[in-house]
Amino acid sequence: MFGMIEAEVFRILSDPTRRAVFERLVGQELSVSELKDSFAVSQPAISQHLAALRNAGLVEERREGRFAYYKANPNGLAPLVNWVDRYRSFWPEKVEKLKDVLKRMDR
Amino acid sequence: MFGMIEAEVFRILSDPTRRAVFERLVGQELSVSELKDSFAVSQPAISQHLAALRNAGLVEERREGRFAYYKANPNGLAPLVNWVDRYRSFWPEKVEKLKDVLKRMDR
DNA sequence: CAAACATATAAGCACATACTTATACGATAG
DNA sequence: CTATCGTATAAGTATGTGCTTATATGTTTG
Repeated sequence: MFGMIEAEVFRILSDPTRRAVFERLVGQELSVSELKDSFAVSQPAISQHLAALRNAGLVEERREGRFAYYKANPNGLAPLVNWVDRYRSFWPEKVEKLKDVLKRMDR
Repeated sequence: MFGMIEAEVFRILSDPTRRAVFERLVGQELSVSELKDSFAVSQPAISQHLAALRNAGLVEERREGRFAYYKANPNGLAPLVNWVDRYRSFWPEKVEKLKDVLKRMDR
C-alpha cells in the first residue's frame, strides 16, 4: 500500500532531467519558462516533467494569469526519506555526518 | 562527477524488482537460487539484477564452489543518502522520526 | 568420465518512456 | 478584436530496459 507510493517516487526521481527540475525548485518558485531556460530540452518536455512531479506530490503549482509557478514540495520526499532511513542503520560510517545535519537544522 | 554516481544509484534502485532484491539482501547473505525463490521471475533475471546491483556497488559477491552468495553493501547507498540529506532540511515534519533513528543506532 | 547442478551470458522481444514537433487553449496586450 | 504570449496536450518516434528462452561455463557428484 505504502510501497506503491515509494515505488512511484523512486520511478519519478530516477530520470536525471526530472530530478534536476525538482532540485531546481527546492526553496525557489519558478515559472515554466524560467525553468525551461535552465535546461537543454523543449518547453513541452519541461511541462511533462512538471506534470509527472506534480502527480507524485513532489511539486506544487500556483497559477497566476497565463503563468504557472512551480515549487518543490519536500513532503513528497517522505517515502524516499523513510526508505533511506530504514537502511541507514546498516550504514554506520557516516552517522556523524547525519548528526551534523540535525545540528544544522536545530539552528 | 559525483552526480554521475548518484544518478547510477537512482537508476538502479528505481526498478521495483531490483530494489526488492537489494532489500532482501540487507543483513542477510543469500545464494542466487535462494534469492530466486523469493521472486516471480526467472533465474537469469535475478542474475541480471545482481550484476546491475554489483556494478553500482550496492551488492557484494562471495563465491564458494558453484554457489554465489550475495549480500547488500549499505555503503553503496551513500550517494542516495547524501542526496536525501541535502533536502531533508526542507522537510521539517519528520525530524523527530529521524532523531529516533539515531537513538536506535546508539543502542 | 558423464550427468546434474548453480550461475552467467546471449539473443530477441515487448513495453515503457523521454524526447520532438505541431497544435490547442487560455490570458494579456496593443 | 486580433495578435502574441505562456503553458499544456497530442501524436509520433527512438531509445532504453526488464523479461524470456536457449545456451555456455564452471563445479560437484556418482
